[in-house]
Amino acid sequence: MSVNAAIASESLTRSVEDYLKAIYQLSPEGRPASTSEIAHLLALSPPSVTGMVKRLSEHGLLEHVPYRGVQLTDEGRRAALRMVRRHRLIEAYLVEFLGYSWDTVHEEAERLEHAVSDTMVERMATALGNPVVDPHGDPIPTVDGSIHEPACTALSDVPVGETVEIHRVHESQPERLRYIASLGLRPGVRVRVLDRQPFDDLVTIEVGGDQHVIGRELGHVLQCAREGDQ
Amino acid sequence: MSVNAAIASESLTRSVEDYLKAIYQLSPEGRPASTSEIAHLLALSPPSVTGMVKRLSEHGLLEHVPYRGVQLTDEGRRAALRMVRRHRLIEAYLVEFLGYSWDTVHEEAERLEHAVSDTMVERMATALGNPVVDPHGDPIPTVDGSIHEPACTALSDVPVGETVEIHRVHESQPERLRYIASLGLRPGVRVRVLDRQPFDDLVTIEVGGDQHVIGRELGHVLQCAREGDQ
DNA sequence: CGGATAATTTAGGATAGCCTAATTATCTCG
DNA sequence: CGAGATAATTAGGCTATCCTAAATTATCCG
Repeated sequence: MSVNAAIASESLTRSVEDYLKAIYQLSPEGRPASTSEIAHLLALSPPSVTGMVKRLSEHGLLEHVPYRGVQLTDEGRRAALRMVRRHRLIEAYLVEFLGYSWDTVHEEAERLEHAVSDTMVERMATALGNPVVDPHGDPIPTVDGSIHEPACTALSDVPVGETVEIHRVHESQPERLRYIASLGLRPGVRVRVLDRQPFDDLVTIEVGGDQHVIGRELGHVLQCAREGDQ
Repeated sequence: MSVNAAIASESLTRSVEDYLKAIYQLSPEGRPASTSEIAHLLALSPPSVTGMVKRLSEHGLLEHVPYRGVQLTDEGRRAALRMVRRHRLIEAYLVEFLGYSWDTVHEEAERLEHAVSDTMVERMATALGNPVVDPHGDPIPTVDGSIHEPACTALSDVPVGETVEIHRVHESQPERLRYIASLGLRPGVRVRVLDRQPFDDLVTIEVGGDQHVIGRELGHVLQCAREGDQ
């Protein structure tokens, strides 16, 4: 059975879909993902990951070099991008039509992405006017599996004095997202970097008239577009 | 752990949810359901059903008298009605907002009913204006688990000469539903019974100026409200 | 270079669900 | 009533997925 057939006939299990999406998200560019990274992201034990990785590589969805990591094959990447498209479109739909806010959509989408049909995904896309990004600013892959990841700079890396626009907010925990929103930070918002401490990458920013100090962790959650980017 | 806690914490698996819903649907009134009825409805082997039934009865969701059949407990019935509510609301939502027709919603709802959160179900209900019936005319249970099954008469049992209104269409196969729709039959439509043959319960009906002969099977799929009903 | 540490894999086992084949219970009817 | 038919259950197995504990490999550093 070809993998295309496998994908088309929806024969991938929830678990498999989760693994593929996780591996893609660990490195959209295709760098090998390690067993422990995958295990951590999926909240599973490393031996479980090794076991599944073996099965997936037998099915041609990824390549596994023992002790070295895994990389998605074209088929695996296609299946992963299909899940990413679903997830992000579902998030957008829930926010637009069912009153969800960006901190609560992730969990719901995480379950729905395995249950909706391709038909339903495309109807949601149509209802939304075929959006290009989701509520967190993440780009939505097209049906044919292409995705444009625009060049981004972590807020931590923006030079002092520059004004940038927040493009993406790489976070899924509801509590953290609410905190971020409480600072007035969300995709599309413009931020000016006022200062950077010589320790810990702490940057002081100005957004909507308020000033905040941002640490390294949050500074990498907030991905910005500089003038030179793109 | 109480069953309420079990239900609340979503600890029921897809399979368990399917079994409970199936048993409820085999007899909303609570007559015992047989192993083979359940197996047939869920497309499983009878031994599989016996096995699951044992587990469910250990968990207090149903009572099993060996060789005699099973009946849902209050907790089991509550969980089943929760699934029925989900299913029917999802069907209504898909038809209203995502361009589905009544012959295609069932399959989609069958998957989604296990994946949506209670929150999402209630938001869909709100978006729909808290509907009382689904696209097939089936009543939607309330959140607290009550349901009003209005008295219905199978079209096959309607006396000749009477005019009745179609209330419910008890069918889920797309092809059959399309056929029914092609005859102009759907909930709310008024039908006059012109004739009944002395064999096979064949009835001739008039609907929207056309005449059709309806056999026993379809005559029971079409549930009608007579003057005396309710 | 070799040994400690960290990462990974192997070994062995559990659980949920499903199946077929064989057995047992119930029912029906002459 | 008892024999055959039918329905249900038990017995025994399979697959997917997960786990912990033990063994192995890779890496890094003195």
